[in-house]
Amino acid sequence: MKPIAQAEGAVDYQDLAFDVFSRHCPSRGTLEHVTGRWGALTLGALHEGSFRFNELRRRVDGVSEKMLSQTLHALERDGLVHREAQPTNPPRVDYELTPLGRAVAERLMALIHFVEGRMDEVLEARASYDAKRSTLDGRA
Amino acid sequence: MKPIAQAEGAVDYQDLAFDVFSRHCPSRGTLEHVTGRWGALTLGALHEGSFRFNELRRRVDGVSEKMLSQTLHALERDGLVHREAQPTNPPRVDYELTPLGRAVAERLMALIHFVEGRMDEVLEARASYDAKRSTLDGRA
DNA sequence: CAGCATCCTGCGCGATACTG
DNA sequence: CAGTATCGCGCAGGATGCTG
Repeated sequence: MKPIAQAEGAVDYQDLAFDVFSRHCPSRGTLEHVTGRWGALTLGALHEGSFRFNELRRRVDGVSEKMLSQTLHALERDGLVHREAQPTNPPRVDYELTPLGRAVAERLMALIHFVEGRMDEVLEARASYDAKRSTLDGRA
Repeated sequence: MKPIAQAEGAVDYQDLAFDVFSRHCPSRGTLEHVTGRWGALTLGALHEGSFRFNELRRRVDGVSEKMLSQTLHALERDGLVHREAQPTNPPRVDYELTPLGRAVAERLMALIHFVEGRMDEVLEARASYDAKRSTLDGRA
């Protein structure tokens, strides 16, 4: 049993600004939970409603049980996700965004959708970048 | 010499939507470049202007030379960062965002700043979460 | 169904050294 | 200064098995 992600050294945070750019800053950790591979997709999924564990697992294509569990814990600990467990049998647990989580997800989705919408440009850039590279160091 | 990040299997992307939630989607890769640990911070730094390699290295606290190089290549390939090299001696290379990169960074910064601004709430949530946990399984 | 514990592997990434 | 090449460790994270 481990405290999830409590490590990262003992620093007195009281008197330092929450600047992501500096190494030992707690906001950096949270930002990584939010933007991390699974964190981002999980928040994205939850942005559309409340879901049960395995529903989420299906929506976030490719996530393992372990990683989803881990991700949800981190987000819950950060106060972005609320976990509602009913002690029935079989058990039913629902996850949903907290108000803070919703606000974060909002911004995140703006980013995600924007990137999705511009993928053609990205793909084009990639193609021309690769073309340039291959003509440069293509000589055997 | 490797093609940066060209792997991820051969799928015909023409006829599938750019849905981040599905496994083999190119937007997922780009999103990870953007939101990844160093990608996000690099875009953030570049959002404030044009910088040289070692300037960036100093602004993004903790990034290794290797990772910064790698990150910049990925972002350049995705068409988000422009690399301006002058063949002088000593060499001078400037990095700056492309218009597309600026648009992405805009959304990203909205997210980052929001998270930074709410860190007190997050920290509070963490504290109460941890408190609850430790009283539950604290028994030796 | 919801999930924790364990084992094991790959590769992310940091450290170091070398080049133009 | 602005990078590449190489090595090696650590941990992210997948697979598997068990519990309530």
